[in-house]
Amino acid sequence: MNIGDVASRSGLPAKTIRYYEEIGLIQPDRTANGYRSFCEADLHKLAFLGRLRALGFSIEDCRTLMALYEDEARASADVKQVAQQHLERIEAKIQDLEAVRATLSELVDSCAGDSRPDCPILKNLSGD
Amino acid sequence: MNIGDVASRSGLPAKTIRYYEEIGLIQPDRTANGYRSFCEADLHKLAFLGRLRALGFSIEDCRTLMALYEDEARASADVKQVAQQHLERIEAKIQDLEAVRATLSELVDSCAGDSRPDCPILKNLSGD
DNA sequence: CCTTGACCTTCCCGTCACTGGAAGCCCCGT
DNA sequence: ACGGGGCTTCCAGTGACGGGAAGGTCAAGG
Repeated sequence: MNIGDVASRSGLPAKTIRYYEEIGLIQPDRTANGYRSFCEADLHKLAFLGRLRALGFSIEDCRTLMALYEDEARASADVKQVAQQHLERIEAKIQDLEAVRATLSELVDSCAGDSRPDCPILKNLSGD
Repeated sequence: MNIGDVASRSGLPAKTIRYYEEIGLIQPDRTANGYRSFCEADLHKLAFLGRLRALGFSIEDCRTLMALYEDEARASADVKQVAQQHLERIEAKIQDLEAVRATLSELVDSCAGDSRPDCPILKNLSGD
C-alpha cells in the first residue's frame, strides 16, 4: 500500500502519517523507488493512533500506549494508569471550561446588546 | 513604571507584556535609556487583557475587544456578539470533552488494571 | 570610583501536532 | 512523448508565549 491508500483507509492525512513516521511511531518499509510501503499491521497501528488522538491523548501518551500495545508481557495496570491520568486531565479541563462558561454566560446575559455604548461586559472585565 | 512593576501589578509575565507590545495590543512609551515606560492606562489595559485571556479569548478577540473598549461610540451589541461566539465555542468544547470523558471513563472502568496483559482498553482502541 | 547585582534590552530557538506549499521524481494511460 | 496524479524531501508557519544568551543600565555598598 502506498501512503494515499493508508491515508484514505485510516482516515489520517498523508502529512500526518509522514509525521508519525518521522517521530518514530511507525516504521513503514520503502520500495525501490523510495515510496513508503505500508503493510496491514501499519494500517492497524495508524487506525489505533487515530483513535488515541481523537480521544485527546498526547503524542507522548500515544508512544507509551503503542509500546504497551506491542508488548505482549504488559501489565494492564500500566495501560489503565495512562488512561486514568488522561481522564483526570480531561475532567480538570472540563471544570475549568465550566467555570469560564458560567462567567461568560453571566456577562453575556447582563449585556443589552443594542446600539448604545454602555456595556456591562467591558465594565466588568476592565475592572469595574 | 518599568516592565517589572507592571508585570507584578498586572500578574502578567514580562515576556508576555513585551509580546503584547510586539503584536500591537499596547504601545508603552520609552525612556531615554530605551526602557519601556508604562502609565496607569497601560497597566489597566494589561489587567483587562489578562482577564480576557483567562476567559480563553483569542488574541484576535482581545484585539477586537480592546478596540471596542477604547471606542466611546461602540455598540454594546458588538461586544456581546464577540462574547456570545466565544461562549458558543466554549460550550462546543465542553461537549466534545464530555464525550471523550464518557468514552474514557467506560474504558478505564472496564480494565482490571492488574499485572496481566489482557486489556479491554487496548482491545477496544485497536479496533477489537 | 569601582564593583556587584538586579533590572532592562533585543534576538533567536523551542513548544505541540501538525498544515501548506515549493521543487522535483515516478508511474500509468493515451 | 506527454499529461496528470501521486510520491518524495525540505522549509516555513500556526498560537501564545517561554527559555536563555549577549549585552546595556542603574542604584547601592565598599
